[in-house]
Amino acid sequence: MPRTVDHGQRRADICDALVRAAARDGLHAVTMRSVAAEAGVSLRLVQYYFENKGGLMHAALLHLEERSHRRWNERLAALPSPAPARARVHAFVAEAIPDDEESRVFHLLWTSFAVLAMTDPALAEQPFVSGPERLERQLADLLTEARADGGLPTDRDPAMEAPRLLALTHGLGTDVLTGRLTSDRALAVAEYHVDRVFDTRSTEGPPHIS
Amino acid sequence: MPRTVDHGQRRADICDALVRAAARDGLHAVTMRSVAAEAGVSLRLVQYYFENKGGLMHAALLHLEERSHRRWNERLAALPSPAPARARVHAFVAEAIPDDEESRVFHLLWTSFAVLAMTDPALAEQPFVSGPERLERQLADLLTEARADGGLPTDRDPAMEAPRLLALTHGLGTDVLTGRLTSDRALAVAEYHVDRVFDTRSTEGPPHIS
DNA sequence: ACCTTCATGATACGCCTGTATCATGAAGGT
DNA sequence: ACCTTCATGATACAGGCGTATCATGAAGGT
Repeated sequence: MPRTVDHGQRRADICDALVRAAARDGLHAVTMRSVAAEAGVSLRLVQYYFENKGGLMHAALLHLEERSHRRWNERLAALPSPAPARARVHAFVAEAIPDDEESRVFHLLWTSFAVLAMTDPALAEQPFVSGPERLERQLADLLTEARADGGLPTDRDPAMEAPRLLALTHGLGTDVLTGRLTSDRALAVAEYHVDRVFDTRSTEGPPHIS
Repeated sequence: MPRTVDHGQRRADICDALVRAAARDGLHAVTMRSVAAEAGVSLRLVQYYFENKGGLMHAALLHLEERSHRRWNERLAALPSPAPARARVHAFVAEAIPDDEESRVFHLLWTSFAVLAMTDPALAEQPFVSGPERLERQLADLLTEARADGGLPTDRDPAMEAPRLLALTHGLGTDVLTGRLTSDRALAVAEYHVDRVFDTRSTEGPPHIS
């Protein structure tokens, strides 16, 4: 066989190019040609590795989700080894609020895809339900465990707290990206939320840390 | 002067047509021609009333915000006259979760515009900060008042609760629209949240001091 | 040495887009 | 009656889009 190239790598490179282009111009402005230019390859190559635009978009979405999933797990692993539940939850919200460029890009792209998925159910059925659902389960498990350990008041319902936390952080992310909230303020709101979830006594007094 | 037409009305009609078209095909698929067809007028008329596409989009966004604002105030007015704060907050979340077609459309379009605004700060600077900010202030005032009346525990911070509620409902709306949550479940999560905000003692569980 | 297959370039095609132009009813002011 | 202005129609134009086609290096199997 003739010279063979690492297709996976090439596809990943092109997906990254799409992400960069979309972060700059918006996903709506992404074209096969602009992706090719951003990746430094010819239009033909983009066609070659992804048949058509739908395939490219789908692949980029998967690529994005995979990247974010890895990032979140890395952040979790970086925590001191037996990290209390609250610290892990805090790590989650800190990761979810777009403060640095990478998370900003992620949130922008994810929301852009979400909007597309709202009118094109075919696109990304997997990413949009199974992706966040895994995250939700992860969080719910975390909270259930914490509740058993006494780290979380027993009346908190992990099956509600998990989607609540997910929805809240996503909403805050959007507020940040549209310029309505600074990332500092969004983070403060998220932390206020975490405090409320973990503190038994919500009545007055500054939240105690422990 | 020759025959004159109500420009405001025409513009509103065309904006409605845009909203319908976008609700069906997605905002990204909206074109001058598709809007004209949906409104049952010629392409020329859309140009006539809105110079260019940017103007049309901007007007549609304003139109949308105005409609939603009115809808929310109507819902508020429909409440029994001296409605307790909690009931008004509940009305808000019930209005915000997309369950019927109209609120589904609103959420879809609003999010679509939000995504555009993320890479095009010029578009809709007003709608995206001043719009929700008014809502936030409205909510914050409501909560402040409730706290003074004893309807809300004193340690709740309206300046945090308001953006938290806003972000939460928006996030839940997105989850519903992407098919990750049913509207029933989203509403349940939102109500769980409202319960937590208003109840001094977290329900049903043992621990608690007051 | 040759042939097959992979990888890539160049380019063309038809469609749809936003926008511009020209024309023409319709109707009140004079 | 006429003219001006508003409102609308028909159509053209240039550009960008996704996609398809044809050609051609590059390299291992035989």
